[in-house]
Amino acid sequence: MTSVAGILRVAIAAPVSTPFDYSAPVGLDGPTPRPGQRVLVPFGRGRRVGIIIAMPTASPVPAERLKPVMAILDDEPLLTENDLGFLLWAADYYRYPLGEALFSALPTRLRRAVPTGSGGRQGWRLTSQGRAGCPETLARAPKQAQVWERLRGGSGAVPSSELTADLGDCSAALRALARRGWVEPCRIAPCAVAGERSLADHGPVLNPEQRAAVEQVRAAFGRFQPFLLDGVTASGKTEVYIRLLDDLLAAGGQALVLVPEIGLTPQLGRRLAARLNAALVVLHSGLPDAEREEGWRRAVRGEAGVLLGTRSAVLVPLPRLGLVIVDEEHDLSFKQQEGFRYSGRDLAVRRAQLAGCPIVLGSATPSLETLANVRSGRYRRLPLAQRAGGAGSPTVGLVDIRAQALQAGLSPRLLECIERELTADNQVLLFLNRRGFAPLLTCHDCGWISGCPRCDARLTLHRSSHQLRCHHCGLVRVPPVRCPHCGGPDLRALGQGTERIEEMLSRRFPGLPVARVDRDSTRRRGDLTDLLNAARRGEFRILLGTQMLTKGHHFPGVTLVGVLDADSGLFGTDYRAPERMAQLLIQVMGRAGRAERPGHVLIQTRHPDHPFLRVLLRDGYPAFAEAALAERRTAALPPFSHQVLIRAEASEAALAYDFLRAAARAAAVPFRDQVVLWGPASAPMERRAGRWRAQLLVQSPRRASLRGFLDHWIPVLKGLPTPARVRWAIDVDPQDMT
DNA sequence: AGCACGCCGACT
DNA sequence: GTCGGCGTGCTC
Repeated sequence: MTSVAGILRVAIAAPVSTPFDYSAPVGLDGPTPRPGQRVLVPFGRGRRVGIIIAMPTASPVPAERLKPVMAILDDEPLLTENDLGFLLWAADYYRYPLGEALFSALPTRLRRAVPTGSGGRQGWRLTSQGRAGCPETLARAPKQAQVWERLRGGSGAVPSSELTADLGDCSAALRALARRGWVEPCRIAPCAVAGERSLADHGPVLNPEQRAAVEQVRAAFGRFQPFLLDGVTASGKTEVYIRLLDDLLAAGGQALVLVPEIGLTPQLGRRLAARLNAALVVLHSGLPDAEREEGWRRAVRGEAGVLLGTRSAVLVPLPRLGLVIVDEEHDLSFKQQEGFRYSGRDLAVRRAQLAGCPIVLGSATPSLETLANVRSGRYRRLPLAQRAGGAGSPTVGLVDIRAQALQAGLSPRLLECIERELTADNQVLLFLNRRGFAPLLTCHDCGWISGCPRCDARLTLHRSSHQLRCHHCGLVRVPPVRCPHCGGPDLRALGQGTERIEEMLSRRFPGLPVARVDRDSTRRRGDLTDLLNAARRGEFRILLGTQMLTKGHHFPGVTLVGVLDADSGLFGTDYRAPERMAQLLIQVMGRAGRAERPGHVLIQTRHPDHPFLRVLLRDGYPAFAEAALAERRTAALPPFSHQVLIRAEASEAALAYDFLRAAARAAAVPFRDQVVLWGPASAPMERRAGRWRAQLLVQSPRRASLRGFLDHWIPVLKGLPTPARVRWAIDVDPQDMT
């Protein structure tokens, strides 16, 4: 241990799990170093951006080996001590490199060594030399001339984002003009953003359950308390959120609202903006970088009253956080599936705890984890059992499609019902969780199947784009005209995808407007919103789509919901498959009969007697969940135990296995009675994108035991002689075993 | 992650 | 005899 004045402990943007110590620059003028500021530091023979996480008085590294930081990049800390505490906790919990976890909370530009001033937006203005400059000298530099004109036309400084929006990328031109001394970068002070409450819109009158829910959460303002807003579809959860947000904003707090998918932000955003007297900021990965950065700044400076976003928004610093809302909390999209594998929902709970504020988890189909927390008394349940607006629950029928003459997967009974609803001028929603035309192509002569050469999967036929595509590795091929194996001419597309259903419907009901909603039909930004709006206006008679269509969208004119294939979820390898299937079915069923017209749901299955389906449809989701929880308890599965998955992949299967076997052997004896190791076993999809994948599951009834074990085990794993080309990663609380 | 250092095959 | 393959280890 050495003692030196001015040690900076820095988390570096590199895949290392420990911070590095540097000495503070002495005699260098500039901002005083403080935790939360970014620094530029020498690292190896290069340089790195890092974030000061602490200023210790002593370092384990000898003073003479401490290098001085090269620059302090921010005048003011970007992250407060609280933000740092939260993010460092998250990095530790999910065993992810410190610096990378911290930088994932910052806009991408700030991951590079660009300095920032103390606030405001980055902009450019003319120097006195530039104002006096004559355009003739720019005759041969049209882009520079454009930029110069734009800056001269504006009053004072122009934000970079505006320049880019008007003129495209002008960074090169700006650099050239700066060299001439005509322009200089500057900061532009933010202008206050006013609330946009449309009228004196106070919304509908709350029913007693909604009022009770609002009251309970409001009573918890200012302290940590998780709530489960357990509301059947159409029970008015959003209205409860709005009242709570309104109250919190009136008290001067900031709120964080998380939704599982980008597609849900426009709709909820519009509703919140219309009703709340505060600036709303929307953040998700679908926005351009500049826009994200601007939103991030408004959130961090406290200008945003409400931050609405997808899981990554949980990492954004909010100085006056007073309420967290996680809508559709059961949704698996909250778990990041690569890199920093955090759960947005679980981190939201931790954040609320650190901020000392209530958190509301909303769902019609709560996750078993959350239900277990309700039972243990950690979370408080706020039931909303009544459908708002007096809509009745839909009637549900199972259609046994064994030995039925199907038309593109639709049974006669379903077709009949569709026809009846169409005649009555109603809308129909059909759900099939498979995009493309057909999930495989096969040769009728020799039995060849369109397998992916890089994955254990079939190539899906996309007929409109004339492609065979692998949905797992992205491989694209032109469909063969003759069998690649035997040369036979009789290639057949087997099975149903949304494209094929669409084609069948257009043949069966010529001229009928059908909206297909899947990842292929909503490629571009705004496509989904446009389609959904048109659907809501009644421009389509049939809505056909994948999961996309089921998540939180309202279609008041839909009176019939058809589930084309309920069986795919019944026999999954994952123990969570039934839970997911149940949530999906309940969610899709909730799309029917939301307005004054009663709804019907028809579910096609080849297993009408399957116990899961029967319990779910006869007794409802709560009964299903209770049975599922009982089974989990018996089997000692989550939420009654805790898991960590080590995933390994390599160009050869044996390499991944060897690594995991060595990893299992390296688990020290003292932990053997606290944790159980399962495997190594091959991943459910063993080959993916040309790599062989295996995994090792670690399980313990006690979270603390598991953490203690990992503290010991992970350093050992890192020291293991890793066979060539083996990539491995740790997944804490894995949600998906694929 | 970079980028070194460090031991085994085809070339002036 | 060297140039260079990428395997292993370090960076305050």
